[in-house]
Amino acid sequence: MSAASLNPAQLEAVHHLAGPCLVLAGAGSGKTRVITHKIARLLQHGLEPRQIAAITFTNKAAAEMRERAKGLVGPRAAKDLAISTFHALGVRMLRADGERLGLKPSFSILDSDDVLGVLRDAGGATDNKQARHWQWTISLWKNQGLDADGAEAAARDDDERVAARIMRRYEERLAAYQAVDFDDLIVLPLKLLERDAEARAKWQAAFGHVLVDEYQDTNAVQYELMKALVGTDGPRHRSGRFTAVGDDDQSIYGWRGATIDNLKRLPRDYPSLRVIPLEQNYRSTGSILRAANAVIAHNPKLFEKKLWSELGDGEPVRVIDCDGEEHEAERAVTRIQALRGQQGARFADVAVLYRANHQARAFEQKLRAAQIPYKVSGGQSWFDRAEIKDLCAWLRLLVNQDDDPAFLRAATTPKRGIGHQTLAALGEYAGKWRISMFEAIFAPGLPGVLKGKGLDALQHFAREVNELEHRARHTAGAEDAKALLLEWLKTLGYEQHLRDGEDSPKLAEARWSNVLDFVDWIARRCGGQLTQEAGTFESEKLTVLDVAQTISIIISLAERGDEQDVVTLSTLHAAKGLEWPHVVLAGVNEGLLPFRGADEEMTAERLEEERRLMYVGITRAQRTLTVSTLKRRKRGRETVAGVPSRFVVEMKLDEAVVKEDPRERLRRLREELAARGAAASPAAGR
DNA sequence: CATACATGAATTTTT
DNA sequence: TTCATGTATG
Repeated sequence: MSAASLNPAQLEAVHHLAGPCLVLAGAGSGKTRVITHKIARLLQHGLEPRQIAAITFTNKAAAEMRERAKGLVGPRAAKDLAISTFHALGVRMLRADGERLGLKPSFSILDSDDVLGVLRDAGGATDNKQARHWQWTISLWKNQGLDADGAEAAARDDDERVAARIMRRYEERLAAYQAVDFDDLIVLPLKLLERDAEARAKWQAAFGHVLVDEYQDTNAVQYELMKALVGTDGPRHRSGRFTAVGDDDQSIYGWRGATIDNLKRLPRDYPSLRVIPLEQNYRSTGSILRAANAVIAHNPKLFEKKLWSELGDGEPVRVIDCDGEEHEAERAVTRIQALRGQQGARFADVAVLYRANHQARAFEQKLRAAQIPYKVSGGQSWFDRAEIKDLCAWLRLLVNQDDDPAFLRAATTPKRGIGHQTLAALGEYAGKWRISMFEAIFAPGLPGVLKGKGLDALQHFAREVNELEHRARHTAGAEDAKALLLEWLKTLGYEQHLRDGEDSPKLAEARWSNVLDFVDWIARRCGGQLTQEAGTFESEKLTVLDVAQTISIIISLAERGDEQDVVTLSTLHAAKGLEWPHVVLAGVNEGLLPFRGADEEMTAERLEEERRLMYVGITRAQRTLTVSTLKRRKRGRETVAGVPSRFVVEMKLDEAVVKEDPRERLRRLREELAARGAAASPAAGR
């Protein structure tokens, strides 16, 4: 273990095994290193890998933590570590012991859509909006540990009283179906441990130490579950068996039930708690950290913590004031190009962060126009779905028959008599002659290496592709496009394929409905529409092939986005935990950041969470930070005057860092020149 | 009953 | 600008 590479605070956190431990990990302070080193330390101390539970919020975070641990403790130990999300841990507990709560081991887990259906049914409503509202309310109640009785007591108005009644019926139905929702995956294991001493003893013994990542994001029930797993404080208990790692300044999920009370209560519930702040930041320059500290200083403090860095001041934070969203996007593009030119930055070194998804739109457009590759993080998970990928493979193949990955997917889904052997022979032949697999099908030499059914199936497939390509080329308009696609799906037998592949008919149904949505989406794009791209207007019906082409481009952009050199566009929420050398914080305006809804009042808590969001944004930057504000902001149809966010003021920057748009400067100079010259032309451009 | 048009409203996201 | 919901019409 390279303990020497840990700073004193990190070392203390890693070595403190004698009691409960709260690590206040400031942004960029090496939190993951502490967790993985602590895992290694616990192993050294004699714990088995499976006795170490590390709990995260997302599967991605869990996978990353296991990966990081692997580097330190080796693959064997890493494999057995009980690293999982809260929910996955809940599933494990319920599958093992759910029967003690009257739950069949084969209980089913409802996803958000299922829940909506049950609620619509239970509430006798066809109204999705209403059902969604109930879903939200009920989920928040469950996250606070309330059951239907509790909810009834807690309901403050008629709306909530109705929701509480619906909740009772909802819970009854879930029980009848032997089904649980996502919230139950926390609530029920907690119930199990509270009610069943035997189960409690078993699970407390199962884990020698519990680490909780992103502790500030836990909700009331998750905290109770953690407590039930590690036991209460005191000399007679096996206490101090947990390490909570979090940062109160980065708590940005209050709106979905996370409560900072969990941080306040921790020292009270565990008097022997050791609180260890990690304040040395290894990520950002001094200028960036000063701005971050200055902003967060406006929030009331739970624990004292101030980030510092040895990296030097670096460049000052820039503030740029833009005319509107388009102008903002243009200036971001200029900035990206300048960073590439002057600092040798790669596209992947830059991120544009914003409060709300719709802000990505302008940036996408301008980046495309400037031929800058980008990815929108968290967006369009649609294309990740297996069934959508299947169809996209076909579309890509239509556009480019030499796309071998698309070929492989399309040729084998659904199964059509083209198997391993056939594909291996085809691939080898194609490789030898340096042609695509599709081309190889009709190569004169292929029958020499591949005969019989395999060859027939390939040729049949190729003919199908060609025919579809021909028809796609000549089919335009929404209705014809839809008809063509549906017919093609029928020929493919795709719906049947989904039914065969999925064990639950309900799941197959959902997938098929995704497919139909996708067809509609393509069809809409085929219909005549007015598009403005790079300054040109188009108003014509597109062919299916045209749209397939667009999709291919989107797909390849998205695919390359994973490992290739692309700019990141992301919401502030989705950016938490990530970092980039250069960050642009966009739309830092009153009303947007801090966000204020239509006629909502801004409570102190809300404002503080928005401020933490700003703090998260600032601390994503390693070397340079650009904050942009809007002079004009669109809200609905109207354009309203933009007021720079109070957070910009709170950064306490020098006025010198406010940058003027080079183009603006040029225009101003030109105007000055024109004013001086007698016969100046008033044409000021666009 | 289904489609078409108008009108109004617009966070953040994971399991 | 888009999306969803409501109303009006065929």
